[in-house]
Amino acid sequence: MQTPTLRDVADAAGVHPATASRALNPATRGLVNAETARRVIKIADSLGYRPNPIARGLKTAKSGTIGIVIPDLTNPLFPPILRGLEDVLEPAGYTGLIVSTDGDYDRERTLVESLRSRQVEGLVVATAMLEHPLLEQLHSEGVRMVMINRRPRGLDVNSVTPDDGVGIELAVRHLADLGHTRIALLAGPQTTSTGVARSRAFHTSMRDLGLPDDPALSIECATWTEAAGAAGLRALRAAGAEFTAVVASNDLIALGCYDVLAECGLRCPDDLSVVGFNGMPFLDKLAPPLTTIAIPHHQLGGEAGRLLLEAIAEPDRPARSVLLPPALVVRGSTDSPGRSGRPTRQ
Amino acid sequence: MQTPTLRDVADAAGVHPATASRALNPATRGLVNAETARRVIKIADSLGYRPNPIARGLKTAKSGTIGIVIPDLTNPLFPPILRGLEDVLEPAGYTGLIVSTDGDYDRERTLVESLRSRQVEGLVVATAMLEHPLLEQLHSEGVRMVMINRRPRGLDVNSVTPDDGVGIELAVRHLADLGHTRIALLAGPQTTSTGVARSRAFHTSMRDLGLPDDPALSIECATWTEAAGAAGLRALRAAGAEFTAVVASNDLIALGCYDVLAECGLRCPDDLSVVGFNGMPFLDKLAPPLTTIAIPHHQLGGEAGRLLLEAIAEPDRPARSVLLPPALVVRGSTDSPGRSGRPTRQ
DNA sequence: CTGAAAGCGCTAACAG
DNA sequence: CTGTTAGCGCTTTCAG
Repeated sequence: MQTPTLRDVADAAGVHPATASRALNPATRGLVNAETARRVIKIADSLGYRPNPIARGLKTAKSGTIGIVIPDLTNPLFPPILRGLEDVLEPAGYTGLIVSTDGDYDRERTLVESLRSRQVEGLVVATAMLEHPLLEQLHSEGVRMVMINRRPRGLDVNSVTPDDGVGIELAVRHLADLGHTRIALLAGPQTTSTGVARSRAFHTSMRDLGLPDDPALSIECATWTEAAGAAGLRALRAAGAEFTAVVASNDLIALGCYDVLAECGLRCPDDLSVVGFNGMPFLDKLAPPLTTIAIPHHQLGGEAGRLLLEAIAEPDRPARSVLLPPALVVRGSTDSPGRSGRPTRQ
Repeated sequence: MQTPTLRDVADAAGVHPATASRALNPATRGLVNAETARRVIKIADSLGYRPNPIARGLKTAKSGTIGIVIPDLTNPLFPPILRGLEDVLEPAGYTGLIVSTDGDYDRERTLVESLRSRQVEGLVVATAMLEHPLLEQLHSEGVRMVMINRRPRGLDVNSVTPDDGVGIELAVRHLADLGHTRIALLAGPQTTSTGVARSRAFHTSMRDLGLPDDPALSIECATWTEAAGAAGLRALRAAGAEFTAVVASNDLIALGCYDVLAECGLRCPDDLSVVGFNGMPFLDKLAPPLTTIAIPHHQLGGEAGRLLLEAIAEPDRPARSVLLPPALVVRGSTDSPGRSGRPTRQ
């Protein structure tokens, strides 16, 4: 016999399927004679009955699934977030459908369509794109969602993001405390909300601390990658900028700096201090271990999950933005400037 | 109006839902007047109709989903495998449901149950456990599946695994070529099939190359983690073993060695050469960059996907095992022995 | 408290 | 070629 159905249980218990259904569902169990309920339940699990959520979903219009849209699963940023999400979704009886968009807008459209056709009850979206017609459309169509890593401007949408402002300030202040004054910024792409937020925070922090906020000391990296980080630092140096420390908008960009330093025969932190952002795994194994601003990824995923579940349960609840506090993790890539005598100079 | 149903399309086109269904499904489109079909299709997408795979699944007993069971998503080994899988599943119209078991057997049972109740059509399983009643049970119940990273002994089950034998031999030969003769093994847990296979391959390779296969030169790590790797190397040193190189059964265990070396004031590769296994990301950024045996993760996922799709399409096809060729990636953690004069010694 | 009946959206015989 | 009928497994009125 194949996996038993509700009918089989009902037959075996000598009751109507409807009664069996009520007995088996904790929420409706009260509607049924305690004795009958007990019997049905016993029979159900002696038969190894497992309810079929698909059939249930067809009736109730609840699939028990939520769509998770991320740029790329192999970006080490995401797995811990996904675990955090999973840890709240699973106990609530939800399963996540994860898709990787590779940052491709059309692919994202297609994948979101496919998720919606699979009747997901909500979406967790991790695009950083500033401009995003798709999101606005989804929002206007009443799709429940929460954004992570991006706070949508104008849009009344749930979000959970690291507090970029305090994160960057932590980084800048740390460098200032070490005695750095000429601090450069390798900004992330300004087409992304995090890129913009971190850049803005950098300039604000510099001014707040009375440090020179020289435009020549910051440059935009085209992508959030090592290659772009390397290119950025090279360009800064080629332009003749002088600085003893650099704040990278994320860890991968910081790693790109390591490549450039190696290729120029410079040393970190002696010749240049570097601070990353995110707190990826294995940063402590690098040479030198990277000082970074750590984000509570797992918690971020968890908050996103909770927000989404609430949005599903209470559709009228207004959207909320939760900001997670980042932490400065000091490691070997930052030190007082000029330890080996001379500042970085072209 | 909510998302339109097949009925809406049929009504708008003035045909019966069944006809609309046939027209919309490429496989049955031939059964319908080309003209009618065209009209239905046009109406369908003018209405923005998207078929509901859940309803379809209920009827056809095909959910279009695959369960993917891994120990831990945050293990950097898995994301590329999952991408490889996704890249073959998605075009085939399948979606993966990913669960992390944390290596916990009970949790695994529960999660697999939950996947099965969600009517997955097949399972991709990445447990390395040697003993695994659950797998045998699933197999005997006729669940379509493919194992990754583990070749089940006895069980007639599809699998795709790296060729541990040639991988380890590559590692040992590389060290031998550099002039090492006393090579230690930090074995993985012998409760896992990969742990056993790699250990066996190590001993065989040593003997084949005429090197001393001294039992004192190998030790089993309790888990595949940095901590266990560190503990293993410490134990080996504490026991007074002499060796100039170590083969770690995976990259994390190798990273554990770095910690011990740092804590003892020893240097890699000068005092000890280290080679890892897997080819995790960011290994090239470590200090020193880790020499490792790289596995084609993405391809591994892809093969697993293909095998599973075939197993679903042709249930009677006999199971197959595909072995993927690993590659030696030489980096800074290996060099000739005794570069700085003295071998590692307690 | 329990049974009967209907239907979620779709597809698969079976007629016509 | 197309319409009718029935039903996937479950829940939910509505009666009783």
